[in-house]
Amino acid sequence: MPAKATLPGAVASLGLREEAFDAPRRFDKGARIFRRGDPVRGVFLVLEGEVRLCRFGARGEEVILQRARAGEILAEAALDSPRYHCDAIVTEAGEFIRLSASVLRAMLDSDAQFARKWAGMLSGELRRARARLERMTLKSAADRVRHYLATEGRGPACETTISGSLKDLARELGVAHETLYRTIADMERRGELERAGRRLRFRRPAV
Amino acid sequence: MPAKATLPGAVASLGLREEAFDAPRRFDKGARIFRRGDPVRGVFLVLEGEVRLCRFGARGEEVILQRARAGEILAEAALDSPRYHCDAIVTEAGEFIRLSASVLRAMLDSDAQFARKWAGMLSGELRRARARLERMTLKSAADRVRHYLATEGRGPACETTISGSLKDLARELGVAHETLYRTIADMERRGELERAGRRLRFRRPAV
DNA sequence: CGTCGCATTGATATCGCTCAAATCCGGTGG
DNA sequence: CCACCGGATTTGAGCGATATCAATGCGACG
Repeated sequence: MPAKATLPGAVASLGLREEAFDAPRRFDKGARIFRRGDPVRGVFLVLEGEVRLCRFGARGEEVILQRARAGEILAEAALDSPRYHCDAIVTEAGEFIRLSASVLRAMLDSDAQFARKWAGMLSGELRRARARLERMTLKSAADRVRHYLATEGRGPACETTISGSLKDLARELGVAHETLYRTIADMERRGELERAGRRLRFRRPAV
Repeated sequence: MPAKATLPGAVASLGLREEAFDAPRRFDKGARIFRRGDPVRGVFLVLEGEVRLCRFGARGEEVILQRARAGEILAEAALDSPRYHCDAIVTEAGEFIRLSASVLRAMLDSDAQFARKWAGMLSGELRRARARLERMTLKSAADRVRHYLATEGRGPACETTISGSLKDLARELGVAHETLYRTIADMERRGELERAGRRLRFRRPAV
C-alpha cells in the first residue's frame, strides 16, 4: 500500500496556487467521482486509495483507461474537453482533491513554471500509456508478464509488488485471470519467475 | 493522402519562435530519423509523409508506438528524456522539421502561451493513446474494427478513409492481416459494414 | 457459521495466428 | 504494348493459446 500523499507535497510538486483546489474529500469503494458525459469541472489528485478511469463496452465489459494511485492525477487529458469521456470509479477507498478546471486553465495560460510541470506530467503519462500499448500488442500472456516486469519492475530482477489482487493485474495485462494464474505458475515452475505473495521478480535477469 | 502542411501554418499553430526549428529536410522511406538510445536533440514536426515510432521486441517483431502524419509532431514525450527510447522510422517519404529540444524547453519555461498549446497537444496525444489502448483490450477482431470506426470515423456512419494499406491497418489494430481481411469480409456479408476501396463505414449506425 | 470474493485447477470451445497458395495491381523495363 | 516483378489482397486448412464455464479451497468479515 503506497504512502498517503500529503497535500503540501503534491501542491509543491506542481506549484499549484491555493485557489486551484478544494478541500480533500473521502470516497468509498465503488463511488463514481464523475461519469461519462458530465461537464468537466476539474481534474483529480489522488491522496490515498485508487481511482480508475473506465469505459464500458456495449456488453458491459470494463476497460481501464487509467489507474491513479496516491500522488497521481486523474483525467489530466480532460482539461481540453468540455465533457468527460469516461467514468471515474473508486476502486480503493481514499481521499481525493478536485483541482478546478478553470483555475488550471488560467494557470496554464499565465504561469510558465506550472505549465512546464504540467507538460512534463503529461509526457510521463503519455510514455506510460505507450508502454501499456506496447505490452498489449504482445500475444502471449507470458510475454505480457515479462514486459510488465521489465517496464514496471525495479532493479536487475525487475522486482515489483503488485497493488491489488492478481485479478486486477490480469485486467491490467488484458488477460483472463485464470490464464494469469496458470502463466505465473508455469513461469515459476520453469524457474523464470519468483513469487512471494504479491512480490514478483525474475529469477534469472531476463533480457 | 493528406495535404502537405505548410511550415508557417504549423509554426503558427504552436506559436514557435524562429530559432526553434531547422530548415525542412527530406527523408526517404525506410530512413531512421533517430534510434533508440540516441541523445534527444529534438522533436520532429512532420510536414509530409509518415513517420512511426517503433520498438522491436526480442524476436524482431515491430511495435508501433506512434504514427505521425502531415502536421503532427513526433516524439513529443521525449522532451523530458535525455535519450530516445525507441526508433523513428520513415514509412512514407516526406519532409520533416526538427524542433530543437533545448529551445523548446526554454520556451516551455518562459512562454505561457506556448506551454499551454504544448500541453493541449500532449493531452490530445494522451487521449488518442488511451483510445488505442482501449481498442487493444478488445478480444475479437470485429470489435476492434468497430471500435476503430467509432473512434476514428466521422459522421453518423463513422466513415473513414484508411491511410496506407489494409496490412497497415491490421498492424494498427493488432491483428494478423489475414484475420482483418476475413473480418471485414464477414462484416460486409452481414451488412454491418460497407467498403469501397479504402473507404470504410457502418451500414447501420451502430452503438 | 454463512457469505463473499480471491485464488487455483480442470475441461472444453473458439478465435486468431501461421503456413500456404492463388490472384490482383501498379510500376518498370524491354 | 507486353512481360515481369514485388507487394498487397484473398482464401484455405490446421494448430494452439486463450477465453470460458465449472468446481473447490481459502481467508476475511459480519
